[in-house]
Amino acid sequence: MEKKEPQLCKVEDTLNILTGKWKPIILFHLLVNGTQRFSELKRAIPGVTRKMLTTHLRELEEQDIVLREVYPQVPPKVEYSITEYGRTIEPILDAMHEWGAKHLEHMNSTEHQERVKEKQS
Amino acid sequence: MEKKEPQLCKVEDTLNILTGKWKPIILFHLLVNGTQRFSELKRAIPGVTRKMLTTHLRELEEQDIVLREVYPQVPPKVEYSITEYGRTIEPILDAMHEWGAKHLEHMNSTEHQERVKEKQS
DNA sequence: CAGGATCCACGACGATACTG
DNA sequence: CAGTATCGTCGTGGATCCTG
Repeated sequence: MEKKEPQLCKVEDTLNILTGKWKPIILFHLLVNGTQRFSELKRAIPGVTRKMLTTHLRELEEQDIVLREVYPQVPPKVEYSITEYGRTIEPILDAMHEWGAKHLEHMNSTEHQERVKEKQS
Repeated sequence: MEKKEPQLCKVEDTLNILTGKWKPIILFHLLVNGTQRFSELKRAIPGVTRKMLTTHLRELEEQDIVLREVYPQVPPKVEYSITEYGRTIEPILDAMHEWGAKHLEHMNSTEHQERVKEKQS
């Protein structure tokens, strides 16, 4: 294995947790709406399949970001929620949301558009 | 196209900018060491190919995170640096680095290891 | 020196069918 | 209801060769 800057690995670790097509939106719903059943999450996230929802939820559970509670009954009932520890990542999501919003503005700003035009010439 | 929570889209936009196998380490080197030539970056990042380095640098340039300066001479000389705007993302990288470090501790903590053991039984 | 062009491998994701 | 199993697709990244 190659060696990397130790500083950097941690950034990539954090990235790995958030990376996955549905993970941000899953976290968003659990953070905003609290505990939710599997089917509630599925309904709340249009386009996600059961497979991907399961996969991503299990990965988040492994990371101790999400808590999975199974109620042994028929029909089955499984509830998901953010762990106390999982909430520590919320500030990062907020920061990313804010920066992302500013970024969209920036990319549409006049100055940037003009720089783009220059390059084309 | 499906509609998504507007809040969320911005998080994903930010994620998209940092996502790419070499992007974090590229940004790290440019932030720490300042302006660097293509070959300097390549040497500083073991394992990266010219192709991927070029690809990622160009993407970062499109996002106005990185500045690319070509010196018209033979042999060619191209320098890359973080734009002033690009530096606005540094706090997020720092936050991710800190959280990542804490996360590694957390996953190795006694309490977490015990939770893992419980699940296995 | 700093690329561009091709071709290829692999893993993430998706569609569908089946199940306790 | 909340999954699992299987198969197919597609995009990211890598290997290699060529060029101004």
